[in-house]
Amino acid sequence: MPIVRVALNVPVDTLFDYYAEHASQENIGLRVSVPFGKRQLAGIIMEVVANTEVTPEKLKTIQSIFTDNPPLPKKLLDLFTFCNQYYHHPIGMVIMNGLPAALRTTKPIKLQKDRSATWNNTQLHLTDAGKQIALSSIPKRQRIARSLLVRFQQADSIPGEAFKEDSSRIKQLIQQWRGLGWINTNAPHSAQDNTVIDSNIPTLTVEQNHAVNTILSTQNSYQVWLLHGITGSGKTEVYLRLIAAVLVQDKQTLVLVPEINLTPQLEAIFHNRFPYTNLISLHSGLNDTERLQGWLQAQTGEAKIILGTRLSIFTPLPNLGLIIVDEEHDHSFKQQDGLRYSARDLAIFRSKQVNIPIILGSATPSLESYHNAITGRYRVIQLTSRAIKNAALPTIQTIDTRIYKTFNGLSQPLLQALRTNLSEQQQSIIFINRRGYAPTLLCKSCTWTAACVRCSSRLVVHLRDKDLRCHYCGHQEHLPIHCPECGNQDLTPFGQGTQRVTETLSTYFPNARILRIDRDSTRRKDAWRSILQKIHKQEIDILVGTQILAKGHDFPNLSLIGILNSDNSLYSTDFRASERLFAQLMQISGRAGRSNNKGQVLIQTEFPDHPLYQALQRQNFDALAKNLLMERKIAGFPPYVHQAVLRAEAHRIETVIGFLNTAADLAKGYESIELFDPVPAQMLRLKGMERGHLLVQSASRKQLQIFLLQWQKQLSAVPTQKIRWVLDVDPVEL
DNA sequence: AGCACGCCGACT
DNA sequence: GTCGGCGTGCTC
Repeated sequence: MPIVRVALNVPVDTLFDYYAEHASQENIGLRVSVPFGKRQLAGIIMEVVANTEVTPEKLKTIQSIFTDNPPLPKKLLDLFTFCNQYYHHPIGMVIMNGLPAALRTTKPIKLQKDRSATWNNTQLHLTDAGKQIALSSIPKRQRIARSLLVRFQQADSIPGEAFKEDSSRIKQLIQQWRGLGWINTNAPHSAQDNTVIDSNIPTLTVEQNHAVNTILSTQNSYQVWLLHGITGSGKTEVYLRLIAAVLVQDKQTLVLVPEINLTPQLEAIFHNRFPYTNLISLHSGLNDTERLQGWLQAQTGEAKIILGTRLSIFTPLPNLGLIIVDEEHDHSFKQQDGLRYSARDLAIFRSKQVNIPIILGSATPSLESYHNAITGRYRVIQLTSRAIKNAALPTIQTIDTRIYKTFNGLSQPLLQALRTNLSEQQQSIIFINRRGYAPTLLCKSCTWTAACVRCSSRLVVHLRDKDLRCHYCGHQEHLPIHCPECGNQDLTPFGQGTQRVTETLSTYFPNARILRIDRDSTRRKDAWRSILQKIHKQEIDILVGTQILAKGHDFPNLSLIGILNSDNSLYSTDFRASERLFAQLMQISGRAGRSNNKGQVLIQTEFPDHPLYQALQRQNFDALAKNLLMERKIAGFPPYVHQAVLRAEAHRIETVIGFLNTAADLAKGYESIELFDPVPAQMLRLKGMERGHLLVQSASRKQLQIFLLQWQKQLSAVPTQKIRWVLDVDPVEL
């Protein structure tokens, strides 16, 4: 009897074998339900074999094979296998992480109530798999099925309406055959319709035109393109032109975007340009059913444009023609728990897999990508001028806070600029770099500070709700009236949080309409949209906020940006901090002067001569990037080496460090591997656990992989004593 | 991850 | 004498 090898969602990196009477190679990628210990689990068939190492008395028989959905394509399974091996994460968990929730259960999926309704406007035709089905393979007595097959074989495609009057049996069969992947549906519009030109299409700049033509010259082969374009240079328009070209070939485009609220905005732009194209948007706001529907449409090839955050990299795309990774430097492409994958790197894997181009777009490329561009692995295209007519680059200046002292975080020159801007009825942004800066509660007499009971973080003061909150674990407590240490009642918020700055501003400018934006004010689902509307309607004069302000969105009347507290990222222990700060400041600066107004950016700093600010003032990314790369090369950091981190946590840090020391001993003797000392994490306590890590690196990615494979095996054999550990390959944060 | 087995302490 | 704590080990 054939044996199927099944991937199950268990933390053991192995496939589990089962008898399966009717299984064949065709079933690879299908979902199954199997008995596993005392329970029944869903899994995916990875292999169908004749023999197994597993002793026969252990082998059980599969419970059912689901045909409610066609098998996962081979290419997707290969992607999962690659993830399994590269990130050293159990195969079943890799797969289940990538599938929509409805496909992780042992229940048949619920399709839309009447999927036939969707056929009415579509063309039905046999897929390549469907064409392989011989009439003789259907028993003679299934007359209806046989005649339906003949009907499909005789016509290239049949309009959905043709089945309107047919019996429910026919509709049932069509449903079933779609599930088996024998028939497929296409949007009614021809490929040409996808190129429908709306009258608002802007003419391309010379640079944009060159970018589009150059990339199209390799349209049908693998090539990584680094599209390096300053904010406002019109990268989106380049994407749109490329997508149009892919649509003409009737192929799919995958667009990956960072995890922020700008997915709907991009969706709207795409939808306007390609109104007749089936576009799906996979973002965190979807429920399980919506996500499944989008995923299924991608799998059948019906969806032509797939727009989504990092998880979308695992969507089956049978007819992929192009991948775009927008804001490729963004750290949200790296998952920070469970399967710690980089969606950007996997995107490159996928484009190589099917031999298509991939665009990495950014105004401030990651040093990894930039380095790959310099060494010729990637090809670069620069967009150096703004695409919007009359829009000039903002002027960027520093305010030396050693000379101009700040009061509540604000210096006189910045206040003066705000005043001028207000009088000209222009909008302003105050951007607060939150890293290490949030208003904590401080006792002036004994220097007690409010700290989280579960994490080694300071609690953040929220004056509006009169409470203290931990931004790491969400713990909340009431604002104390007096110091719990010394009883002093003089407790003052310390540090410039958005609230403090907002209050200070409103005392300076009592008539200004000031809006504070932070995690709280944008938590509600539609909050962000209504805020944007207010901004566009000029109902806001000054916006105060953090990271969230940097991304996306055009603010046409914005002409002043003030930046506070960016210095603490300059001398951070994290070697990527300055790269990140630069990207952030470039991005926020790009918000200013998008229309006819000349933008002004003022940075308050104690280090106005720092190369980062110098490069920023000259808007010279290349100068800084080369500078930083030189530093990295000398220090022996990425991209010149490849890293992995062993992260461990336990109740006590001593246990963690002990384990990491054992791990370090095991790692000694690999000559191509450089080993660091185990260290406690920056955020030592998190959610009641104490954490530490051990960094390893190697100049050779291959050697690192060989080492990790061995190391992981050895670590698994170490007695666990209540320690949880994981490997993080290509970490972005320590 | 679950779930069972198993070996210790403290309860009717 | 049994209920239940969670350490250890297995699941095809």
